[in-house]
Amino acid sequence: MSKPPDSSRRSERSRRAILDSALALVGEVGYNKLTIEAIAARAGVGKQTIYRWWPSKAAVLLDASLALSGEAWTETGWSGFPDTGDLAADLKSVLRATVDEFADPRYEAPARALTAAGATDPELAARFTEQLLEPQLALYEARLRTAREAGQLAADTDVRLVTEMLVGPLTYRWLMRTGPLTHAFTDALVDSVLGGVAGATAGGADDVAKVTVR
Amino acid sequence: MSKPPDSSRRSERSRRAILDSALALVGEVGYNKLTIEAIAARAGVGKQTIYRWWPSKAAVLLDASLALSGEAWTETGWSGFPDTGDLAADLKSVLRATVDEFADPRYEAPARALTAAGATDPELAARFTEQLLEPQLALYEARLRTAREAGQLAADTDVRLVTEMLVGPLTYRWLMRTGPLTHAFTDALVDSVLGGVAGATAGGADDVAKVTVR
Amino acid sequence: MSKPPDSSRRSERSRRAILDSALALVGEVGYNKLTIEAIAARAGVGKQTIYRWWPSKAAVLLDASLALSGEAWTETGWSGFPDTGDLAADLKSVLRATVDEFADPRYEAPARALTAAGATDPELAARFTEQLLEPQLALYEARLRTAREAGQLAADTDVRLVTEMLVGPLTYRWLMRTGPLTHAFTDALVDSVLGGVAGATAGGADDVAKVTVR
Amino acid sequence: MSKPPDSSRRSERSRRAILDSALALVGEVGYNKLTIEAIAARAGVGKQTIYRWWPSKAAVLLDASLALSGEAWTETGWSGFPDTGDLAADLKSVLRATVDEFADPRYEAPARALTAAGATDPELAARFTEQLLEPQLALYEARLRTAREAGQLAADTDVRLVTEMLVGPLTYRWLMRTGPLTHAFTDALVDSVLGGVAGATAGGADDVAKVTVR
DNA sequence: TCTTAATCGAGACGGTACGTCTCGTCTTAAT
DNA sequence: ATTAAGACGAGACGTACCGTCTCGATTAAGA
Repeated sequence: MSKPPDSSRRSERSRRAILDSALALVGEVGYNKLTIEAIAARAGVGKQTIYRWWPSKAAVLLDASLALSGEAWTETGWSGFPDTGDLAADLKSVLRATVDEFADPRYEAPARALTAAGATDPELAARFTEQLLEPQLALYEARLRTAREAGQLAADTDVRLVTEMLVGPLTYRWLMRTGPLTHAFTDALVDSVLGGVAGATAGGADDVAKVTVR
Repeated sequence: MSKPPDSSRRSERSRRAILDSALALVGEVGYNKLTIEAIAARAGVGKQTIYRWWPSKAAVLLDASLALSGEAWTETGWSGFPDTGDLAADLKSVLRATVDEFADPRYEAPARALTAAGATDPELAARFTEQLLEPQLALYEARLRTAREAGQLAADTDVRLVTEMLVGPLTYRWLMRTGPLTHAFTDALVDSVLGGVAGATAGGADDVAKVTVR
Repeated sequence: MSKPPDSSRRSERSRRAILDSALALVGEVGYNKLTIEAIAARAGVGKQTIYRWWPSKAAVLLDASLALSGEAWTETGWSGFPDTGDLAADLKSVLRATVDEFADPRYEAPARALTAAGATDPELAARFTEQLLEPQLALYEARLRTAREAGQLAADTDVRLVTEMLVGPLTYRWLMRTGPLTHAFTDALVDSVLGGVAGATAGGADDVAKVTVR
Repeated sequence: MSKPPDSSRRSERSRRAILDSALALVGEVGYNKLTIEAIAARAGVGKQTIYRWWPSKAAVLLDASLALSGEAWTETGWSGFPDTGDLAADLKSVLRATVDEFADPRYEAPARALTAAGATDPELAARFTEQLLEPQLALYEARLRTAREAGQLAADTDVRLVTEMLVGPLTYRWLMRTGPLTHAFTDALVDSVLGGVAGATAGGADDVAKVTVR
């Protein structure tokens, strides 16, 4: 019944002002106290202009985060995942950068907000995952696939699983605050993921053992 | 100024009714639409009785979840983490149970709700972590410590790190819905964590290699 | 600053559609829920086309009523106030017609709307009175003046006062719904106005008495 | 479905503040720009407290007017309609007072507002008529009935009709602004109503004539 | 016949107010 | 003296219209 608005007539100025206000406010008052009224007021925009283009404050924040990560991409001049040939080093470097990002309040507030919103709103979570998360995971997977082809990983390695073994513990500790988020933590994580944690007497994994080779 | 209420006069009947209502409602309408008014109405309780004892709806839900997990504990007759001597098997068994729990809507709704609330409310998160999460992580750590002493893990193994390597990817996939939550997934996870994923030509971890034995 | 629009280029089609829509809508939803947006939508017209030519929805309705009364004029072939020589009969005939008009929902809705709007908007009321009311009152006054010259009214009769003595009670009863609007009511009104209501023993008006003369 | 609120717990303080604010605001900004939000804000009251007890701003204003007229009643120490025995004098005195009241902005604004609202809202109009108008009309009718019994009015006089012949023209001129509202106007009105306007040669009313005595 | 300038339908915009919902506090009755 | 009930001040929700402001697309002169 309700027809979609004509996006060709959309005001770019208002769109930017809304995204900027949302980012600023979520940092200032937190996600729970973030209101659409406040976003509209700060952006100098009518509420309807937000409701016309976004279904919820979480959706606004998602777009704002997308814009933010887009900027970060161009700002840092990042071309993609590093590939120096040294898998461990490359992974550590990326995970260290992620730790730094998590520590940057500019990114942390919206990231926590979106994670929280996504936890109880599957529809939003789908867009969040698809548009923000998956593109990043895909970079990991590509790098891991390269490594697998170079024989640095077992031939039957599930790159998605390994990706989540790297990103999962990091995200978990960030989200649950079960420990300090440091470069040392991610370095150890990379080593443990690649080398495994089983001892010499082994037995853990069915047909696998780990030996020190010098 | 505000005197703490006299907990000795607290109505146990009301307390239970509130927790039960909160659990029922969070499953029915979701966390976002869960309101204290609705909890009070369903529990046949005055709003003030909730405000007197809990600071927020998240706190109510946390207590409700604690009660729920307490019941589960006694219901299933669980005595703790299994220790059959086979570390991999024990971990797989526990993680499979966790997967099943995540799939049970009875647990999932409050779990997602608390995770979401905790993401943006550090105070709540602290209680959540301390009272629900840490006790469980401690069980992992204890089992891993036993394994380390038995030489099944490297002597310098950081059991907290390994715990998060197991729980982190599982939680991540559950929360972000980046893939199906299956027993196969957790089984592969355990194997990869214990054995590592580096290939024969190695190089990933500094001084570690993985060889297939037998 | 704002230049007046060029009325020679005005779309007659749109003008009619707007007036018709306004009349139809005021009958359907009432004056309070009548909106310019709805008028524009039903007329298949842009909002600006209304705002360009009218200052308010009340003004639209006034023009619509003027058009309507213009039509009624030509429809019924009325040439003016009847003058059969019998003043009482003429007045009764006109007031009966007015009663019938008040009962016609086609006229009643806009009439009530304009009266309501005029009650609190003097500017609108001025136009309403000048363009709709006064022309009608002038007809009464003319007829009464004729009667006065014929000696049917006291020589010093204030025709405006008498006009309002006829139209006032009728309008009052219509507006306030203090009683049924019937031909009997207006007939009695005419008789009472002409003859007065004082009894034989008089005393009411200073130097006036009323006597039955057969 | 929605249960009515418990009026025994109603805050008298809030009720008065709301009525006072409504009266003040309708005088300051007019009925059309009178908003419930503004009433609530000025009264230092939540909007819901208004919506809980009144269905519309017009209803608030009606209650405010009732309170106002109640005060006026006790303030002026009025005991009712004057009865000096001289009907014309009594009527003139009351109508002059009404003219003065209509000229008092304190009364005029709400009176116009209620009339306007009642014109298009029959439900409100019913309450308006019943609670404000009829009690006043009843006073006229009582006085006229007394006069009729005293022979000052024709024995078959319809006191309701005569009441409306007095109040109708006055209200009409006030509402439509068709002429100045003066004491001279109402004095002439009373004389004309009592004595009639037909001339000596008569003929207006069927079997009635007016003669000047003394 | 072809500009060309205004009106037109359409609808996005910054706003205001609506009437509803829920918050967290405060008051009341009764148990 | 504590509870269930619920009125209260506060303020955000999402919607409806306001009156203004672009947009092309007619459209009707005058060049």
